[in-house]
Amino acid sequence: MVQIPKQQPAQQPSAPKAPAKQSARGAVPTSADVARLAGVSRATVSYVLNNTSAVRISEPTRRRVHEAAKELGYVPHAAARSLRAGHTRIVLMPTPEVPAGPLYSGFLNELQWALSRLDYTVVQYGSVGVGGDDAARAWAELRPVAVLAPVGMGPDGIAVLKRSGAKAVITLGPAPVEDAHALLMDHREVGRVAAEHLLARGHRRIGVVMPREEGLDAFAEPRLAGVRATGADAVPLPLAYEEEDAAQVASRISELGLGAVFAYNDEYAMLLMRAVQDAGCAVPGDVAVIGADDLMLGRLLRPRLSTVRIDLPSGRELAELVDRLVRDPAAEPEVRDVMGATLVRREST
Amino acid sequence: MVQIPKQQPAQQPSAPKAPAKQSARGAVPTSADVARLAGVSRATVSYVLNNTSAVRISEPTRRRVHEAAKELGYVPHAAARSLRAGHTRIVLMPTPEVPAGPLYSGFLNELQWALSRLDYTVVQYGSVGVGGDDAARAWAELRPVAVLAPVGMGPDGIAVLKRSGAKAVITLGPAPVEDAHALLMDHREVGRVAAEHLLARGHRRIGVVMPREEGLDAFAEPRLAGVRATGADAVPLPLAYEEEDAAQVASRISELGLGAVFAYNDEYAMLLMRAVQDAGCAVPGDVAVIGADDLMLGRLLRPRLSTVRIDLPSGRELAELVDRLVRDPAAEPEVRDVMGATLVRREST
DNA sequence: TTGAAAGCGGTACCAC
DNA sequence: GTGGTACCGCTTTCAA
Repeated sequence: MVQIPKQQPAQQPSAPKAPAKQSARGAVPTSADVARLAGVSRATVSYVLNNTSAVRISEPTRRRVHEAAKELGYVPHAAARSLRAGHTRIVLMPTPEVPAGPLYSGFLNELQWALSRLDYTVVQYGSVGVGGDDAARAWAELRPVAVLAPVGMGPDGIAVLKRSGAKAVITLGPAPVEDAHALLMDHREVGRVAAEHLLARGHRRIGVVMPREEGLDAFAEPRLAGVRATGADAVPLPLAYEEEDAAQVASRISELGLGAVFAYNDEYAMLLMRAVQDAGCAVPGDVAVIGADDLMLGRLLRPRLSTVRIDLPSGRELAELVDRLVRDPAAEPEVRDVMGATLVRREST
Repeated sequence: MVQIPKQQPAQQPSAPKAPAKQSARGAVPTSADVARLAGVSRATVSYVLNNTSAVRISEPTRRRVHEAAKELGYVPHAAARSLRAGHTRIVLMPTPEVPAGPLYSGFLNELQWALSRLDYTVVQYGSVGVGGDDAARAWAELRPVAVLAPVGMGPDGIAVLKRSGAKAVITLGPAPVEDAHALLMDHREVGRVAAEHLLARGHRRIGVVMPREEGLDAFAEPRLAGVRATGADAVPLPLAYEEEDAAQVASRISELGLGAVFAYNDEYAMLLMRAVQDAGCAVPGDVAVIGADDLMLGRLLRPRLSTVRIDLPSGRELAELVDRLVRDPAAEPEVRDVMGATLVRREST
């Protein structure tokens, strides 16, 4: 006999194999434990619990397996499964670095929910400060099947993710990125709509509120750019989300003789409008104010707040796009404009 | 030479081994690929890339490995690693079923972010409709090291999670659950504080806004109960978050002769206050209104909105608790009250 | 109808 | 200093 089994050399045929590994008390039960208890093989356990249609297992056996599984409280191990399968159902989404507004965070929530319904595992990954392309490496370790890339992830990051097996990489942001499907959300459009309205009302100089809150400039800058693109004379007005600063800005508005302000969004608009009114200015008489996002609160203010309604794709819709791309990874990267901005004129302009 | 490799029996010394598995073009590179390219073993690759301190690897070898890894764009496979390690760094959090208010969602965001910083992988899991204890099984498949259990997960669910290896299970909710650390957030307290204030102002009958929006009753019901607990005569006022319904409720308030309303939170309070005022009632003259959450907008209303400030633990704090529990899983389940409610009286009451 | 066993990708122990 | 290799838990041929 030439062939020698590695663990049990023929020279010592009597050497008992390591005692059938008894899952230690307190250890997490595995399919092997279930198999042992049911008196079948691990293969059979797998067949039964996954309802493998290619294999017919007798009813008594099925019952024994199910009972054993229940008795042990067996739960399959997702990592082991996907390691074997060679792919996961993980969809990676970035955690917004700053508590986003109600509009956007509502959108993300809906998306997440819709993905869950499609049986994906949604993993929210903090961009932990490290640059996008660097974060990509950390993300790739999870072998996500799809990724909603954060703004700031460059082509290299995308490439890393795709090479690691991501079937769909989708960027949500102002500009398309190489080799990724792009859902264009160009906030310049928001500024443009607001500014054109104000221009039409005869205001050439427009104050533009720029939130001092970190993380918001990603939205604020493009909105400002959009205002400028109309040819209006845009005056940036840095504003922290608190009353004192609002009072300052309000007085600055008077000094500058600004007749119109685009207030970034409805919440900042509310803050500013209050400050302007408290300073004795009439809205829209002395200064016109327009917000964005079309939140409920705008309708409740007096004067009612003019705003720019932002249309985002529904989470369900986006989730289905993800699903489609996962199923058909060959699809050519597609660039689609998904953000609409329309004027909602009320009384404040 | 006695030992014979199992794949190449001595009988067929000429049988060529399956051609050294060449990672197919386009396949995700593994540590074996790196090893081959660097001309070393997988073990060495592992040592080098993990900076294993127990093993000294020569500098030239390290360089070769690093270069090979970079050239191939190698990224380790998290599932394989944690399968081997026997544990993950996954922390599971429930996705709120309904877009939570700014206060709570801000808290969750912060928590998530703090956990990321502590090097945990945060997985947001949708409760996908299935009952808590059922969801627990799905959750357990990920073998999370810690779980923030959603309200509605019973003791059985907790048990499943723990048996699957979760070192820390923490419930955030109104009541403690067996065998889990409990962060008590008892919203009755909010109702109690509001009601006691109104009682002190001489109102015995108190309207209590109950959002019609699904998912919010988890908070609304306890708040109502808190009002009742003071002995006040609570009148539930179902209210959808829209102007028309608010007008209805406002007129109902007149009919019922309600002199005071606790409006669930500041946003509903704003909505209702507007409707009440539009109906010709004075606030607080005819009807006193108090909200909750102490949002900025309350300060901007006229009259300024009285409210109940809710103190939540900081996300950082909770993240550190999670981390501590993970490190010391033996710790006795602890029940802690983490929600403070304090009156902020302004002008609307 | 069932079982034996090869691996998925990494890690870490033990030899050399 | 390095290499060989068992093993983590599961799926899936291939044989019996």
